[in-house]
Amino acid sequence: MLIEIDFNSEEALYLQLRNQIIMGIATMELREGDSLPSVRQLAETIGINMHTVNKAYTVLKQEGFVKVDRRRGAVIAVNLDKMKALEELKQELLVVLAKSSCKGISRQEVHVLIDELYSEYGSID
Amino acid sequence: MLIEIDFNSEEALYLQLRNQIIMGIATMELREGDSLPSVRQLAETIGINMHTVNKAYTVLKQEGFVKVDRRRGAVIAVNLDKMKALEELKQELLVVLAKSSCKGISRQEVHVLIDELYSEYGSID
DNA sequence: ACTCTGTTATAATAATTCTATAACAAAAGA
DNA sequence: TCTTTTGTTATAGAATTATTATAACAGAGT
Repeated sequence: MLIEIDFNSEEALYLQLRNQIIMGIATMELREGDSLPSVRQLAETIGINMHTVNKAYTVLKQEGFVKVDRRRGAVIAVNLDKMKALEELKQELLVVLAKSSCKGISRQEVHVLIDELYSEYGSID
Repeated sequence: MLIEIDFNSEEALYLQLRNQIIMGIATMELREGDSLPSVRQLAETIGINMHTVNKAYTVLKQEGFVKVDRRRGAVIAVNLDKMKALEELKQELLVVLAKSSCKGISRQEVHVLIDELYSEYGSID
């Protein structure tokens, strides 16, 4: 999987990494059981420090997207805690939607955008 | 408007402040033309530094939610750059929805959540 | 034996966040 | 006119976070 880091971005490197891997899982470019590169290997490929990659992997483990195996490294393994995920989603949308509402974006326009984005992810329904 | 700051939150104080004011505008608790407290006054009320409030106001100005007047202080004045807002919304939803998709939250469930949240905001449609 | 894995420890640097004082000019009110 | 209040700016210190740099360890694969 191709990972691109923007060194001029304000977003922390380990978060850019985390986000791209999550999007990789969502688009099914990464599937359950797939191994991610080792922390050292990926660090060298991207040109960043080992610990920065390790931090991204640790966050992904914490958030239930991978399991880390001593032998196989980080393996995609999504923990489906839907209730928790829904609560988090609600919290994250709270401010984002407040912003869009202020800016005159209608409910329907948000729905269209949701459909557009969700169509690129491997949702079941 | 009541503002509550969580000093144990990981979120920066100035961002908590910014977010609550945006939500105040969305819920129409704050309306076009309303003045916000002066930076010093609000800082004292909340119990934080003047510059932290000033930073929140500066960000809100930058993002087009208030205009800052030398005499009246920060005044609610939403700049309706819808195209820009839509682009930002899309960018913000990209990762948020990837996460929810991974966690097995369906498109419909997101729609329900959107409606639930939007109903609390003063959207026109 | 050798290599590769994640993990841990320590340390230095840089950037961000928050606070603390202080001062300034513009405007409002007495 | 005098005083107060406004946003704004400057400077500086403390605390936290992000990133990098070495180094070492034990477990597993070859």
